[in-house]
Amino acid sequence: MEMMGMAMSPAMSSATAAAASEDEGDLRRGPWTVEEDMLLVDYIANHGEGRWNSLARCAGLRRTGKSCRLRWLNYLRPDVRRGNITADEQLLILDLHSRWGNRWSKIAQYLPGRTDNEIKNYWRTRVQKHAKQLRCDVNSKEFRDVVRHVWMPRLVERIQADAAAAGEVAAPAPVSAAATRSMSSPAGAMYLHHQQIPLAAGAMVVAPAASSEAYHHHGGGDTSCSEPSQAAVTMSPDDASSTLRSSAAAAAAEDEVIHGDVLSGSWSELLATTTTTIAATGGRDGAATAGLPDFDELGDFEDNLWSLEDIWLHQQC
DNA sequence: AATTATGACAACCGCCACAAC
DNA sequence: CGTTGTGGCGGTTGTCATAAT
Repeated sequence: MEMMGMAMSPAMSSATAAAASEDEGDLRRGPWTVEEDMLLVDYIANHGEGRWNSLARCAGLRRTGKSCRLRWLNYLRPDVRRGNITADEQLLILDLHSRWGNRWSKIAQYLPGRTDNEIKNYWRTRVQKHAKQLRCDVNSKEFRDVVRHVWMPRLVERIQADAAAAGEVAAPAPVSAAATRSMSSPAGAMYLHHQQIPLAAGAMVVAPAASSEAYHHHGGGDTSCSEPSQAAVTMSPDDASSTLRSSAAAAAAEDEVIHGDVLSGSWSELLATTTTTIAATGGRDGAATAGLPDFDELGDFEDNLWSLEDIWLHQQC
């Protein structure tokens, strides 16, 4: 899987790429070759990015500017992260998607190093698959509720368990600073931090550099909002951790404004409920005894063919 | 062992917004 | 004002590896 990011991928596909393109005017299409990657990286290293059409020409690439831009942003950029989406990243994706829907680029801004394309792929391959297994539409209220009340609490539980296993948390407890510190990604740390913020917290939102501007969400429409500062995207992970944490707080506040009572309860309430249950029933197994299905990160859920009825039944136990 | 199905990732396409002319 | 070029976004398709049959 990580191999996909290695040099073998372009190399192996050069033949098909050439076959697919050589006759299309003088523009190449399809998978990139190692040579093309090197041309693009070298050129950007020397001249910077932007003006993609002229960049493509000047770099000697027989590609469209769009193709160059996409290749750079999604693959060649030095700070891009690929590979396993961690539990905390999943949690953040699920949360932000519940707020904003398919606004991948906006969601990606809160996951340092992750691209909108990768998040979109994650959603389509993993999340939609789960919805399919539950025989409900991924956009249905039923599925959203399952995500919110079942899947996400399980992710929180797993994150905490992992933190505990790492020796940073002595006892099962509501999300702690230690757990936050132990999160495997800046995004995750940010997320749990975000959960710690009382969500009455519209009042206590830190106005962050990356999101001090208000997002203007126009009802159900997908009208674009003002862009957060590029700093959020290009800063180092450490910086991003703190800045984006604040951004998430702002996002949470925005959520309060946008959705109001549309989404009953807040994430902090959900988290509190879940963690209280876990603590009261003794940690890792607590959620199970509380009746939550055994959602596990990534693949394990595939083995649990829960029907919606099962889930509701469990939830009501 | 060969074939088919599926998953994961990469890339393209069409549309839109915006700025420059 | 309209036109054009550019960049960004989300949806979709293509490609390859691996699992399942």
